[in-house]
Amino acid sequence: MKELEKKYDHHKVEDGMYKNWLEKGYFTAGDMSKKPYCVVIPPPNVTGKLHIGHAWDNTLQDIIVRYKRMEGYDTLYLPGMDHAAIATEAKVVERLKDQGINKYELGREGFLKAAWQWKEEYAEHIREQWGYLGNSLDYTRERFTLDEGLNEAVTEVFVKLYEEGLIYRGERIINWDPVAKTALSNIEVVHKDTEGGMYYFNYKVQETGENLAVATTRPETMFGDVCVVVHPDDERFKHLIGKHAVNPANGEPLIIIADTYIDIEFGTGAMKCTPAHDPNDFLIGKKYGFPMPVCINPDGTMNELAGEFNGLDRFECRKRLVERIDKEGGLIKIEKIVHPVGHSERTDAIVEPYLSKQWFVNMKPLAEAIIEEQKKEDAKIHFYPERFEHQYLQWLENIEDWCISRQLWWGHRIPAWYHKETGEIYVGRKAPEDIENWTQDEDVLDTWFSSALWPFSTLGWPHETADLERYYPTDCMVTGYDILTFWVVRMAFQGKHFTGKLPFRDVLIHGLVRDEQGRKMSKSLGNGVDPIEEIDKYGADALRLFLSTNSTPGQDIRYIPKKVDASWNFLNKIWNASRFVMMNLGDFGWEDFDLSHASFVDSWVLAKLNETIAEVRKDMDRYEFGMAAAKLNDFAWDTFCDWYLELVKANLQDEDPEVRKAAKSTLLIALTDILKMLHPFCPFITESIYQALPHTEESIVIASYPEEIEGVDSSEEDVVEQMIAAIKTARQVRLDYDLKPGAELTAAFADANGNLLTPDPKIANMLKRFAKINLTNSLEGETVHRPIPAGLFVVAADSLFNKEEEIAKLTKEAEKLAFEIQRSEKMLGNPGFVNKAPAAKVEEERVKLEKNKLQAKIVADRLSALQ
RNA sequence: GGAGGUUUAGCUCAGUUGGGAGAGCAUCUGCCUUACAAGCAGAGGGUCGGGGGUUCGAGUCCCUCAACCUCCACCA
Repeated sequence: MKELEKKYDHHKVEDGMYKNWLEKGYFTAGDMSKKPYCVVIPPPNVTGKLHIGHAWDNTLQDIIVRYKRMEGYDTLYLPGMDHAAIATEAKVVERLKDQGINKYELGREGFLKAAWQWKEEYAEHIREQWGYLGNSLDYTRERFTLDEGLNEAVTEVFVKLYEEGLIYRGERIINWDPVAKTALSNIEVVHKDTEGGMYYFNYKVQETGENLAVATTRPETMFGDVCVVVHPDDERFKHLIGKHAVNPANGEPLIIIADTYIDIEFGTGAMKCTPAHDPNDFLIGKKYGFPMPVCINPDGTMNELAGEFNGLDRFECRKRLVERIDKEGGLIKIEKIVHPVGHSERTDAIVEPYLSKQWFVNMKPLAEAIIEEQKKEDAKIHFYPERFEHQYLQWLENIEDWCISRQLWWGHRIPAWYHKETGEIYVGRKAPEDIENWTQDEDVLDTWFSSALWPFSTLGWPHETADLERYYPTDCMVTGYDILTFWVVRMAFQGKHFTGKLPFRDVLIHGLVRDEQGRKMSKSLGNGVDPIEEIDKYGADALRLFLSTNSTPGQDIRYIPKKVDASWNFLNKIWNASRFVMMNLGDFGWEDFDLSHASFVDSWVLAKLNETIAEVRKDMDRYEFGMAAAKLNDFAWDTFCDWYLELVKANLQDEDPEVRKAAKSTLLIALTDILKMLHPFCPFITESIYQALPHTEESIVIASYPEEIEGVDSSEEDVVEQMIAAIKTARQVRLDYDLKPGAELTAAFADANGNLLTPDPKIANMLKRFAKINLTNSLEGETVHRPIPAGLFVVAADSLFNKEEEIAKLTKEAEKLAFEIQRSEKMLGNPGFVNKAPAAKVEEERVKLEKNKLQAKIVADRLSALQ
């Protein structure tokens, strides 16, 4: 047996342990004699190092996996990373720029080489961080979204969906990021309230010479206008329909048409229409067969349609165009407005709605299939907390087609080729044979396209591998609410479509880690927290404990260092309790384990332990880790450390070796079970102590989760509660009478009538040794009487006795009891309560009333004796 | 414009099916009691955001108002 260091030092405890676990292969799945349980890690982006949010996410997963492993499952916690197309590409571009290299000059090949190098660097960092956190990952199955197998899966999915008509190429208005020069999906666009202008211009009507006021927020798009639209019922403009208004930007006549899309109340009631730069205008343009001139370049500058502004940035153009029209007398007014403007999630550039040829997934049929699944109790995904199911369904019901092509290089290249002469499209798993006649699509796929396949592509799909057969569908997906739509929804429909099954049974949703003031962590605020720095300060165990216990599913958490301190303190308490246990165990081992002579305090703590085990298991099973840990904390700290470890000291010195043996047995099993229950939360310290204690398994990692201990005698629980009440009373008396905490007292238990009782020898013995109370059945001189649950505790006070003090105390007690009695009587006097409340509740209230009445009588008797 | 969340002790937060308000930290009072002073023993502190309703009974269910937050959404 090893010795524990005098002080809990998280560095010494944690260093090297993870490596040892890996070498032993505890995390490698594949024990076919057990039932499988699988969690796949949400693959972190290789854009950088893990942040505190990952630490939280992973901690929750690891808690689940370690719990299940101890419960006897063949657990697979599958690691992997995501190439994160646009995010990583932006980082690599930035790095190259710092080196004076331009992405386009470097070319595709060279750029990809740089990107892979970036990936290798960060992948190594990330693995290292996983180790620090203690994630029990099976690295033999680690995957990357751009590795060979996953490429195959992506191609397979693309081709199949294309063949099924669920992927198509089309010219539509997409969100264009002029900085990254790529299309974005709707959810990659962040709408921010932005200050802008509503510009009112006069358009001269060619035929009548009158002025028609038109408003816009984006004057630069006027170079792409094709018509002016008014409402057919708008009396103001009826006579203008079919006539022409002159575009003040370029002098072109625009036909005035009527469409009910127009809101008569909004703006001037007349809208300019730019089909190539606005999604609604696009629909109108399409409806009436207008041409769709594009007037902005991919980099956000104006093109030749803008005439004198050709080559100018779109916002500079806006400014100058407005100035020019103003000079020409065409500007009516500029209204300052605050309106939502789309920004690129990654580059923060203002997104330009842009007519462009892109690839799309036809979402409706895919979404409908999983909406149907959600109606089946045995097939549906269970969300924790439940409310996220609504968000999931709501998103699915309002789904729009998904733009999946990106004008980037870092990602899965679209498996589509265009015939150089005929323009024919070929989509296939392999390049066409006469490759010289074809050009492959330059674009790559949205990074979420591959992430959507994660739960099954990582297990070997499209091949029917043993892992896929065994571990799919996975059991629990743990992720933040921020990527519910980005990711969870997409995994669900792809999983259902390609494997026939939803990819996970449960989805556990957590929130965001915020800073101490409740602000979101961000680079610009510089308030991010590096998990590795925190692990250095507090240890991974304390960090994990903090993250898992100070939170509720679905809710955000604030990172408060003081609270991590509190978690550390708890671990330190466990550490010291363990040292105490080990000191007293000596060479006692499991072969000596024997509870047959368990004392009443042994039985009491074991009964409490059993309750804790049952409750903790229940909470673990429904992912209520905060509650589970709170109950563990209560039992370990309050019941076990503060009471049992003190009470057991007497038994550990008992003359009877059987009593000592039972005490040691109790210490050993209670501490071992506490460690086991704590292990999923804080794997390092629990392993460290487990190894130092007598233990049955090679490692706590593979030890079995505690079961309730059989044959525990819980008949004397009341006796212990009575004794504890007496000890607390004695402490109070010492305080009241200004005695030293260790001052000896003589005291007796009494019945409700004040008759002193003959002391139970075992309690007398315990009170003497533990609390310096000499229990007797005859007291002389002045005495202090204090009520305890089943009667009275009488303490000899002699010369110290203070009658006024006692009267004051008892009077206060009497008032309290009177209030309680009144409350109970009122309830029991209410026929509604007695008739309608459950019988057990009524009975409970009656018992309470009787108890309080008895106490009140005791107090009253004593008071009248004193007065 | 839709959808959701939050509001409980000075602070940060728990509170599982409705049945006498909890924890940690902070504050105050005693203790270096031989596992732990990062500890031990005690104490004080809350009209559970406001209002209404259902119920014998509401922090918990329903309605409403307020403040803050998040997600979704094409109003020129």
